[in-house]
Amino acid sequence: MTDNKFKPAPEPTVRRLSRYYHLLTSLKEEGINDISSTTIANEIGVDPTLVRKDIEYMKVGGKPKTGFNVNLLLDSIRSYLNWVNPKDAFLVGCGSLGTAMLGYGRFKNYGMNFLAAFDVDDLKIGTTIHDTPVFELQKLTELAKRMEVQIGVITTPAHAAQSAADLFVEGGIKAIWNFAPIHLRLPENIILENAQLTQSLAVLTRNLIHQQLK
Amino acid sequence: MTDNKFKPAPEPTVRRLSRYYHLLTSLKEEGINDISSTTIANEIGVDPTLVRKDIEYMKVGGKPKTGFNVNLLLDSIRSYLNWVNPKDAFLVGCGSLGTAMLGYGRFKNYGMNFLAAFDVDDLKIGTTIHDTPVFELQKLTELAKRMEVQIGVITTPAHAAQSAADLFVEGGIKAIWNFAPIHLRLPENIILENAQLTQSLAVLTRNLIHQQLK
DNA sequence: TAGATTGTTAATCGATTAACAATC
DNA sequence: TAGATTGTTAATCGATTAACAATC
Repeated sequence: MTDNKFKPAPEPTVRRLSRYYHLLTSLKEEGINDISSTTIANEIGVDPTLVRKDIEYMKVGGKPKTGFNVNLLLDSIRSYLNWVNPKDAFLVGCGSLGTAMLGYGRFKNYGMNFLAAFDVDDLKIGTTIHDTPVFELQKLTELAKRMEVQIGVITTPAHAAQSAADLFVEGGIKAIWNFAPIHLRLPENIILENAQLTQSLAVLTRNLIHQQLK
Repeated sequence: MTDNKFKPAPEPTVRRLSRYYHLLTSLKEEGINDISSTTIANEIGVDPTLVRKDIEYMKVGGKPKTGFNVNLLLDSIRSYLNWVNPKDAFLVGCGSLGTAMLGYGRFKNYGMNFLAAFDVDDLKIGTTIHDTPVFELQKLTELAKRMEVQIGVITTPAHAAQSAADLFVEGGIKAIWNFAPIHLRLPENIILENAQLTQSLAVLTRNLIHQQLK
């Protein structure tokens, strides 16, 4: 096929697709089969045209007057974001956040599958956390290479994050999902996604101030 | 003062400011006193002009040839994002993610201060998690009103998130930081910040696919 | 059919980048 | 001084919104 299925959607679109997904899931549970772009737009708080543009990336068609089929949209989003083919992942740092991540258990439905976790704490090494085995940090590089792991998740304290990232890079990882509140230095070809809570919190606190100044 | 200190910066700028902050913290530890916009730009991976534009919002000046003072920049970011005046917060849902949040303990430095947590589990009610007392969910609304709490954090399972949000709204909360993977319906005047991990993960997995298609 | 909604092109808006004079 | 870097205006780029014909 020359017309690639995964025509690149801009990042804002990808973020919204994930929001549509959660909304559509609720609608499905409510027994709704079809929905218009206007309704989606009102719920999410964006322009209806934008919703249609976003949906266009997935090559899903709607019907004039009735709108889009909820099930079809859900499946298309899942497949467009490649959530149907989970990628293997390692996690470093089995503190409370790391444990919470391993315990979430539903990342499999969102494109990621934890194979193993790593820590420096002897008490944790050799145990399993929510069914994921914990190994000593030294084994990370070799295991990552051997198992061709693609995603590295960092939930260590800030001071340990850079060396964890270095181990991942050495192990041939392709993308890093970083939760440590620190700036990581990485080779250019490594995909970095910062899931820093402080960033999200900064947006929230800023909006709080703005509202008060009005 | 007519020229307001908090001139609204666009959201992308706010997110970058938080990234600069982490970078500058590292630089400070390395003993670096001054830094140019070019150096910051290279580390973060953006254009130098953009860095200067971002810094301009905080009314901090640099010096030609030497650049910006690291300490001054750090202080300005902290004060611009209002991290120096933590706002009180309640948290609902003391599962593993909620516990991790309460245990992080450093949100005080990023503008938020947990006063109390809430849950429906009798085994948790009456205890403290990392020094934060856990109350029964029914008390949330009244306590929020009485203590004039501004931020509500939701770390419940998806099915409990909407009712938790409703309690927060009834309690007069101004902003909600939502971690549940669900679409919340809220009155227009409530600030909503979604810190949904699935959204961040969607961006990561999409980038992974794009790289492979190249 | 009439009317609501899609699909798409054109216009607008806002953020980013380029250019360059001012300045330490 | 010469040169690097700031501060700012103008140009560009890309995402969002407006407009509207096509269609069920």
